[in-house]
Amino acid sequence: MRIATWNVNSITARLPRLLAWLENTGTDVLCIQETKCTAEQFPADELRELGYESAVNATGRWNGVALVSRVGLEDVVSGLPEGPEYEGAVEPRAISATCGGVRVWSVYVPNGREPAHAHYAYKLEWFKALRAAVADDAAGAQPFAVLGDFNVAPTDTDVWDISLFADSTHVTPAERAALVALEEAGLSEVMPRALKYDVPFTFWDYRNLGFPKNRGMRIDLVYGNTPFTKSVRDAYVDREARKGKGASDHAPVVVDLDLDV
DNA sequence: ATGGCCTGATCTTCAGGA
Repeated sequence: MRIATWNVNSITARLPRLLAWLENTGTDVLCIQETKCTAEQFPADELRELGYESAVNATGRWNGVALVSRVGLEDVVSGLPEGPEYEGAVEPRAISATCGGVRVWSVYVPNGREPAHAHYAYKLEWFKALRAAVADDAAGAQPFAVLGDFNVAPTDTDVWDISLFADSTHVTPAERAALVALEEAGLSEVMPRALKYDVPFTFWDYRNLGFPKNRGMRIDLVYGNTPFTKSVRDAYVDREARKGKGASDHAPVVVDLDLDV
Protein backbone atom coordinates (compact mmCIF):
# COMPACT_ATOMS: atom_id res chain seq x y z
CA MET A 1 0.00 0.00 0.00
CA ARG A 2 1.23 3.46 -0.87
CA ILE A 3 0.23 6.19 1.60
CA ALA A 4 1.26 9.82 1.35
CA THR A 5 0.77 13.25 2.86
CA TRP A 6 0.71 16.53 0.96
CA ASN A 7 -0.02 20.12 1.93
CA VAL A 8 -1.50 21.19 -1.40
CA ASN A 9 -1.97 24.92 -0.60
CA SER A 10 -5.50 25.06 -2.08
CA ILE A 11 -6.98 21.93 -3.57
CA THR A 12 -8.86 24.07 -6.07
CA ALA A 13 -5.69 25.67 -7.42
CA ARG A 14 -3.87 22.32 -7.28
CA LEU A 15 -6.53 20.03 -8.71
CA PRO A 16 -4.97 19.27 -12.12
CA ARG A 17 -1.60 18.55 -10.53
CA LEU A 18 -3.18 16.56 -7.73
CA LEU A 19 -5.15 14.30 -10.06
CA ALA A 20 -2.14 13.74 -12.31
CA TRP A 21 0.06 13.03 -9.29
CA LEU A 22 -2.36 10.44 -7.90
CA GLU A 23 -2.49 8.67 -11.25
CA ASN A 24 1.25 8.79 -11.84
CA THR A 25 2.26 7.60 -8.39
CA GLY A 26 -0.50 5.09 -7.81
CA THR A 27 -1.01 6.41 -4.30
CA ASP A 28 -3.68 4.47 -2.42
CA VAL A 29 -4.26 6.81 0.51
CA LEU A 30 -3.47 10.54 0.54
CA CYS A 31 -3.62 12.83 3.57
CA ILE A 32 -4.26 16.37 2.35
CA GLN A 33 -3.75 19.65 4.19
CA GLU A 34 -4.64 23.25 3.41
CA THR A 35 -7.55 22.46 1.14
CA LYS A 36 -8.57 26.15 1.44
CA CYS A 37 -12.11 25.35 0.34
CA THR A 38 -15.53 24.71 1.80
CA ALA A 39 -16.78 21.15 2.08
CA GLU A 40 -19.07 21.85 -0.87
CA GLN A 41 -16.18 23.06 -3.01
CA PHE A 42 -14.09 19.95 -2.36
CA PRO A 43 -13.56 18.09 -5.69
CA ALA A 44 -15.03 14.79 -4.54
CA ASP A 45 -16.52 14.04 -7.97
CA GLU A 46 -13.22 14.41 -9.80
CA LEU A 47 -11.51 12.19 -7.25
CA ARG A 48 -14.30 9.61 -7.44
CA GLU A 49 -13.74 9.36 -11.20
CA LEU A 50 -10.20 8.26 -10.41
CA GLY A 51 -11.52 5.70 -7.95
CA TYR A 52 -10.99 7.58 -4.69
CA GLU A 53 -13.40 8.11 -1.85
CA SER A 54 -13.04 11.32 0.13
CA ALA A 55 -13.53 12.46 3.70
CA VAL A 56 -13.28 16.21 4.23
CA ASN A 57 -13.05 18.61 7.16
CA ALA A 58 -13.01 22.06 5.60
CA THR A 59 -14.82 25.34 6.19
CA GLY A 60 -13.46 27.87 3.73
CA ARG A 61 -10.42 29.84 2.74
CA TRP A 62 -8.16 28.85 5.63
CA ASN A 63 -6.86 25.46 6.76
CA GLY A 64 -8.90 22.41 5.79
CA VAL A 65 -7.86 18.73 5.73
CA ALA A 66 -8.99 15.64 3.88
CA LEU A 67 -8.37 11.95 3.35
CA VAL A 68 -8.74 10.34 -0.04
CA SER A 69 -8.49 6.59 -0.46
CA ARG A 70 -8.97 3.92 -3.08
CA VAL A 71 -8.62 1.09 -0.53
CA GLY A 72 -11.63 1.92 1.62
CA LEU A 73 -12.54 4.80 3.90
CA GLU A 74 -14.38 3.88 7.07
CA ASP A 75 -15.15 5.15 10.55
CA VAL A 76 -14.40 8.78 9.75
CA VAL A 77 -13.76 11.12 12.67
CA SER A 78 -13.79 14.78 11.67
CA GLY A 79 -11.80 17.06 13.94
CA LEU A 80 -9.61 16.54 16.96
CA PRO A 81 -11.56 15.40 20.03
CA GLU A 82 -11.22 18.09 22.70
CA GLY A 83 -9.36 20.25 20.20
CA PRO A 84 -8.77 23.85 21.32
CA GLU A 85 -10.43 26.89 19.80
CA TYR A 86 -8.65 29.84 18.25
CA GLU A 87 -10.45 33.17 18.48
CA GLY A 88 -13.65 31.38 19.38
CA ALA A 89 -13.65 28.83 16.57
CA VAL A 90 -12.60 25.22 16.18
CA GLU A 91 -10.57 25.16 13.00
CA PRO A 92 -10.60 22.26 10.50
CA ARG A 93 -7.16 20.79 11.12
CA ALA A 94 -7.66 17.07 11.62
CA ILE A 95 -9.56 14.13 10.21
CA SER A 96 -9.12 10.39 10.62
CA ALA A 97 -10.40 7.21 9.06
CA THR A 98 -9.55 3.56 8.54
CA CYS A 99 -8.18 2.86 5.06
CA GLY A 100 -7.09 -0.57 3.93
CA GLY A 101 -6.67 -1.78 7.50
CA VAL A 102 -4.64 1.25 8.61
CA ARG A 103 -6.01 3.86 10.98
CA VAL A 104 -4.86 7.21 9.59
CA TRP A 105 -4.92 10.85 10.72
CA SER A 106 -4.39 13.80 8.38
CA VAL A 107 -3.34 16.80 10.46
CA TYR A 108 -2.50 20.44 9.86
CA VAL A 109 -0.85 21.76 13.01
CA PRO A 110 -1.26 25.51 13.65
CA ASN A 111 1.63 27.65 12.39
CA GLY A 112 2.24 29.60 15.58
CA ARG A 113 3.33 32.76 13.75
CA GLU A 114 5.68 34.08 16.45
CA PRO A 115 6.66 32.65 19.85
CA ALA A 116 5.00 35.58 21.64
CA HIS A 117 1.81 35.32 19.59
CA ALA A 118 -1.40 33.77 20.90
CA HIS A 119 -1.26 31.47 17.89
CA TYR A 120 1.89 29.88 19.32
CA ALA A 121 0.20 29.02 22.61
CA TYR A 122 -2.69 27.66 20.58
CA LYS A 123 -0.22 25.52 18.63
CA LEU A 124 1.11 23.93 21.82
CA GLU A 125 -2.41 23.34 23.13
CA TRP A 126 -3.33 21.76 19.83
CA PHE A 127 -0.38 19.37 20.14
CA LYS A 128 -1.55 18.34 23.62
CA ALA A 129 -4.99 17.54 22.25
CA LEU A 130 -3.40 15.59 19.40
CA ARG A 131 -1.37 13.45 21.76
CA ALA A 132 -4.45 12.70 23.85
CA ALA A 133 -6.44 11.86 20.75
CA VAL A 134 -3.92 9.36 19.37
CA ALA A 135 -2.66 7.71 22.57
CA ASP A 136 -4.99 4.71 22.53
CA ASP A 137 -4.48 3.91 18.85
CA ALA A 138 -0.72 4.46 19.14
CA ALA A 139 -0.57 1.72 21.75
CA GLY A 140 -2.86 -0.60 19.79
CA ALA A 141 -2.14 -3.61 17.60
CA GLN A 142 -3.65 -2.13 14.43
CA PRO A 143 -1.33 -0.23 12.07
CA PHE A 144 -1.78 3.41 12.95
CA ALA A 145 -0.19 6.60 11.63
CA VAL A 146 -0.45 10.37 11.90
CA LEU A 147 0.62 12.18 8.77
CA GLY A 148 0.57 15.85 7.91
CA ASP A 149 2.03 19.29 8.12
CA PHE A 150 3.34 19.48 11.69
CA ASN A 151 4.85 22.95 11.27
CA VAL A 152 7.86 21.84 13.34
CA ALA A 153 11.36 20.98 12.16
CA PRO A 154 12.41 18.06 14.40
CA THR A 155 16.13 18.95 14.47
CA ASP A 156 18.39 21.85 13.52
CA THR A 157 19.44 20.07 10.34
CA ASP A 158 15.82 20.06 9.20
CA VAL A 159 16.04 23.71 8.17
CA TRP A 160 18.42 25.07 5.56
CA ASP A 161 20.18 27.46 7.95
CA ILE A 162 19.40 27.27 11.64
CA SER A 163 21.18 30.58 12.27
CA LEU A 164 18.32 32.32 10.50
CA PHE A 165 15.74 30.87 12.89
CA ALA A 166 16.58 32.68 16.11
CA ASP A 167 13.36 33.68 17.84
CA SER A 168 11.36 31.86 15.19
CA THR A 169 8.64 29.28 15.48
CA HIS A 170 9.05 25.75 14.08
CA VAL A 171 12.35 25.14 15.89
CA THR A 172 11.67 26.01 19.54
CA PRO A 173 12.27 23.48 22.34
CA ALA A 174 8.58 23.50 23.28
CA GLU A 175 7.49 22.64 19.74
CA ARG A 176 10.06 19.87 19.49
CA ALA A 177 8.99 18.59 22.90
CA ALA A 178 5.50 18.21 21.48
CA LEU A 179 6.93 15.83 18.87
CA VAL A 180 8.79 13.91 21.59
CA ALA A 181 5.50 13.62 23.47
CA LEU A 182 4.03 11.84 20.44
CA GLU A 183 6.97 9.44 20.55
CA GLU A 184 6.35 8.84 24.23
CA ALA A 185 2.80 7.91 23.31
CA GLY A 186 4.18 5.07 21.18
CA LEU A 187 4.78 6.66 17.78
CA SER A 188 8.04 6.90 15.85
CA GLU A 189 8.96 8.94 12.86
CA VAL A 190 9.23 7.39 9.43
CA MET A 191 12.27 9.12 7.93
CA PRO A 192 11.91 9.62 4.18
CA ARG A 193 14.74 9.50 1.67
CA ALA A 194 15.78 12.67 -0.08
CA LEU A 195 15.74 12.30 -3.85
CA LYS A 196 18.36 15.07 -4.09
CA TYR A 197 20.67 16.78 -1.58
CA ASP A 198 21.18 15.50 1.95
CA VAL A 199 18.09 16.49 3.89
CA PRO A 200 14.61 15.49 2.73
CA PHE A 201 13.04 18.93 2.97
CA THR A 202 9.30 19.08 2.36
CA PHE A 203 8.70 22.84 2.18
CA TRP A 204 10.39 25.63 0.27
CA ASP A 205 9.09 29.20 0.43
CA TYR A 206 7.81 30.57 -2.84
CA ARG A 207 9.83 33.74 -2.21
CA ASN A 208 13.51 34.45 -2.80
CA LEU A 209 14.21 31.43 -4.99
CA GLY A 210 13.65 29.12 -2.07
CA PHE A 211 13.36 25.95 -4.14
CA PRO A 212 16.14 26.55 -6.66
CA LYS A 213 18.48 27.41 -3.80
CA ASN A 214 17.18 24.50 -1.72
CA ARG A 215 16.34 26.75 1.21
CA GLY A 216 13.90 24.25 2.62
CA MET A 217 12.39 22.92 5.82
CA ARG A 218 11.39 19.39 6.83
CA ILE A 219 8.06 19.96 8.52
CA ASP A 220 5.71 17.47 6.84
CA LEU A 221 6.11 14.34 8.93
CA VAL A 222 4.91 10.76 9.28
CA TYR A 223 4.52 9.16 12.70
CA GLY A 224 3.47 5.54 13.08
CA ASN A 225 3.04 2.95 15.79
CA THR A 226 5.15 -0.21 15.69
CA PRO A 227 2.71 -2.27 13.58
CA PHE A 228 2.88 0.57 11.03
CA THR A 229 6.61 1.32 11.07
CA LYS A 230 7.67 -2.32 10.91
CA SER A 231 5.76 -2.65 7.63
CA VAL A 232 7.46 0.33 5.97
CA ARG A 233 9.38 -0.77 2.88
CA ASP A 234 10.36 2.67 1.58
CA ALA A 235 9.69 6.36 2.15
CA TYR A 236 10.73 9.44 0.22
CA VAL A 237 9.93 13.08 -0.42
CA ASP A 238 8.69 13.61 -3.96
CA ARG A 239 10.48 16.88 -4.65
CA GLU A 240 9.60 16.55 -8.33
CA ALA A 241 6.09 17.65 -7.35
CA ARG A 242 7.51 20.97 -6.11
CA LYS A 243 8.90 21.86 -9.53
CA GLY A 244 7.50 24.19 -12.11
CA LYS A 245 4.64 26.60 -12.41
CA GLY A 246 1.54 25.89 -10.39
CA ALA A 247 3.24 23.85 -7.64
CA SER A 248 2.35 23.84 -3.97
CA ASP A 249 5.09 25.18 -1.71
CA HIS A 250 5.12 21.73 -0.04
CA ALA A 251 6.19 18.41 -1.56
CA PRO A 252 4.45 15.11 -0.78
CA VAL A 253 5.96 12.55 1.58
CA VAL A 254 5.34 9.05 0.21
CA VAL A 255 5.44 5.84 2.28
CA ASP A 256 5.28 2.31 0.88
CA LEU A 257 4.01 -0.41 3.17
CA ASP A 258 4.13 -4.20 3.06
CA LEU A 259 1.27 -4.81 5.40
CA ASP A 260 1.45 -8.58 5.03
CA VAL A 261 5.01 -8.72 6.35
C1' DA B 1 16.23 21.98 -15.18
C1' DT B 2 14.11 24.27 -10.54
C1' DG B 3 13.96 31.00 -11.21
C1' DG B 4 13.04 37.22 -7.58
C1' DC B 5 5.36 34.45 -4.00
C1' DC B 6 0.86 32.39 -3.91
C1' DT B 7 -4.07 31.96 -2.55
C1' DG B 8 -8.90 33.30 -1.90
C1' DA B 9 -11.77 36.83 -0.29
C1' DT B 10 -12.73 41.49 2.60
C1' DC B 11 -11.53 41.25 -4.48
C1' DT B 12 -7.17 46.00 -7.41
C1' DT B 13 -5.54 45.34 -1.41
C1' DC B 14 -5.24 42.22 2.32
C1' DA B 15 -4.24 38.40 5.74
C1' DG B 16 -1.84 34.34 6.23
C1' DG B 17 1.60 31.25 5.19
C1' DA B 18 6.63 29.46 7.74
